[in-house]
Amino acid sequence: MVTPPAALSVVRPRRGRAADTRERLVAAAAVLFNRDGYYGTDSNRIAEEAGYAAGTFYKHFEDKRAILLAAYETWVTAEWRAVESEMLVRRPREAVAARVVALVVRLHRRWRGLRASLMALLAVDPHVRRYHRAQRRRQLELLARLRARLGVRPRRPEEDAVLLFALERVCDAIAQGEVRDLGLARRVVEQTLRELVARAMA
Amino acid sequence: MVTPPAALSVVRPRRGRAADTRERLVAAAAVLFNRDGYYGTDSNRIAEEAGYAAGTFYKHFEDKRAILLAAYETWVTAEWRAVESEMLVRRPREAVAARVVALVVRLHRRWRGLRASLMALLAVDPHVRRYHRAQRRRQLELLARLRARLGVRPRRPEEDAVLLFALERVCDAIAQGEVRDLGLARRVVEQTLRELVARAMA
Amino acid sequence: MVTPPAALSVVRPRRGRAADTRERLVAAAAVLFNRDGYYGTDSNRIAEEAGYAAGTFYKHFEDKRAILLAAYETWVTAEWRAVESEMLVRRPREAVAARVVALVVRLHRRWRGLRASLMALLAVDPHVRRYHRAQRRRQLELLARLRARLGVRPRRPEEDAVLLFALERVCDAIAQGEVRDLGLARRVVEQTLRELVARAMA
Amino acid sequence: MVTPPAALSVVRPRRGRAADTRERLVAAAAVLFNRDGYYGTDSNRIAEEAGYAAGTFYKHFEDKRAILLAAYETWVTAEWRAVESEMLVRRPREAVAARVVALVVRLHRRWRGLRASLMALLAVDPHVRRYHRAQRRRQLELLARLRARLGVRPRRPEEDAVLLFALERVCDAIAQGEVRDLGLARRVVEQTLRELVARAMA
DNA sequence: CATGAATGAGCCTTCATTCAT
DNA sequence: AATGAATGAAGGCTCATTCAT
Repeated sequence: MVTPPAALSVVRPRRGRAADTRERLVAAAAVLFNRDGYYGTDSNRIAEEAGYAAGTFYKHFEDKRAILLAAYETWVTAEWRAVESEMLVRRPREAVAARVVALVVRLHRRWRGLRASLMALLAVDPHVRRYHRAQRRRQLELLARLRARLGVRPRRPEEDAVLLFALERVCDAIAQGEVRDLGLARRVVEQTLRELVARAMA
Repeated sequence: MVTPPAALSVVRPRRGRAADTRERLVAAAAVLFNRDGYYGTDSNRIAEEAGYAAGTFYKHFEDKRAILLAAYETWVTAEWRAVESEMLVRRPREAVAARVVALVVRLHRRWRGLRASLMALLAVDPHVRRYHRAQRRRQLELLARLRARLGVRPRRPEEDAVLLFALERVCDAIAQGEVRDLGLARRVVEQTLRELVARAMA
Repeated sequence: MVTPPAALSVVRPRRGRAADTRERLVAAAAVLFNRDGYYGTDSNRIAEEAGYAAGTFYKHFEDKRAILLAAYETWVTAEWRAVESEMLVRRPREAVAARVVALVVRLHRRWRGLRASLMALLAVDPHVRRYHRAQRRRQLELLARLRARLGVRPRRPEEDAVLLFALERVCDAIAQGEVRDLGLARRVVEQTLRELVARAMA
Repeated sequence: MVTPPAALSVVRPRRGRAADTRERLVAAAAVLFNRDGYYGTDSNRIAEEAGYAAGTFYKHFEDKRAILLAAYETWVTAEWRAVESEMLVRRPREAVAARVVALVVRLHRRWRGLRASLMALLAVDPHVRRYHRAQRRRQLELLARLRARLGVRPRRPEEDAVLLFALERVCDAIAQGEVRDLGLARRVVEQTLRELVARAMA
């Protein structure tokens, strides 16, 4: 709704590079999905928010679902790049675990609505499901690779998966205010998480 | 479109007790939400499936969201009644944990779509959020009560909450086929869960 | 476009019988398709013209195509009922042929746009094609029955079909002004038609 | 979406002669209209299929309708050139009639979708109508000229027109599978046509 | 001559909800 | 208590066309 001052408004070359346009659309979509949810966002609005006309959207994405996946991909990639670099820092296990937990919580808070949008489709759309599985598999592989590089003894992938699920879910609970609404101490919850993560790095 | 022969069709008194009608609507809604998701189900269809006309729906529920909550409430209540009775059985901790995990997995599988429907709204609808928080609080209280009755030393509620979140999330992963799609051994995943639960009962 | 005076306007019971509504929609659709063509008519407009809201349309017809077929069916049925009754009148062959030609020309003129709409879809939509073939088959059967009743010697169906095609096409040419635009004498063209028809009745 | 390897793709000079570009566009349009119909074909697609960018289309044609007319003109011209040369062959009337009918049926089959596209616009677009009338007039003139050259006694133009209409319509019926779908013997239908044509040459 | 990104009006369709009966 | 015809706002998507490069 906030229209930027006309003079400075979305500087968009009438004829830009397709990749830039796509990027702007994805950025706008991420913000809107995050704020209003998948079903609360419409494709015309995304285009408008990015500074384009309705039709432009469909020159760059097959449909609304496709841009959700694109936005989600951007965020997953960013999250795991960040996690990776945190874990490779040379510090005591506990310190690393603490930083990783803090990082993941922060990102889940920032993008809780986007994550929720993805999950709303997940249950209902096979295409989204396939896409999501692929992401998850990559995460598990990354985790295994990280452990190898850190010289930690290998674990069964099932244990890693359970860790990922738990971490993710608890971070969502914090991000969505569930922890707060239940009158729980976020500090304690995060402490529990840190222990889970540290244990996995031993 | 195909109207079944009147004689065999859903037996429904033209004017029944309000409570019965409500119940039939909730049952139909649970099935449809579970199969097609919240946004894939329309209120007219729910009425039809229950054997009523479109208008009847709104005589019994304020809106579509309300019947989702009603359907969800039914399932949560059933699940926790079952969990409670499992946990009160006099058996070794490990056996109880195993049965509880099996039970929860089974119920999550059966109603995965309904759970997913609820979660899709959760992120977007404050009313649903409030409702859901209340359910969760009741669960935590029940857990504390159960532990007291079993003579287990008390824990911090934060730890219980993390347990609940993890249990729930992993059960969803099994229920939605995520575990299978990742090529993980469900048996191992459940084993990990059983250990988590057993530890919480010590 | 012509809005009838509000007081007398489309008398439509807020809650009418479904069949009446359907009929009104079909009537409006026939007029609009006839005037603006299939692709020049939109479903919201049809509903509006019939005195209903946009959504009502889709309670009565699966899609826009369906109402075209319904409108067409109405007209085909009317045309052939009229042809039938003309042909059963006891008169000299030539007189009957003359009246039939006049009748068909008149109806084709009145509904040229509707016919053209149907034909535009015919080439492109297999569903419409199937529907149209069925109509045509019925016409051929009717023709054979009529000839039997009139005591005329039977003909090969191929000859009847060619007659039908020719009759139809020439009537379209008159109806769409092609004959006039080519500077041809409509009277002479119709005379040629009458001879074709009369010959088929001998 | 699949871009063919550059080397094998439509060989097209980045800057060719305008006439060549136009010709390529028309050829592509003819194929697409023929296959998908006028309303099923979009102008961007035509350009793409011809190996050009969307904008190029509008450098060569005022609008979409214009290229339909161009494509149609190409086909009409080809058809009548062929008919003309068939009719000037020195053979018995019956043999000529047979060859002409075979020829016209073949061309109508090949281009049935293009013809149908033209006809879909005919009813709705005055410009197309004017254009089409002009073509038709030329046909009638050609027919009269042919008869003169063959030394056949003149006929009223109305009779020729009726012949043309009938011939055209029956050929369309064969081309569009109507004859087959009605269970009629194409051979018999064509025989009937041949007689019509032969009679006109007497 | 050619490009191709961008436009934007507009269409078909859906669906939660109402209300006269 | 139940009906079911009707509503109407809204949203996903298309496509003929333009124009800066």
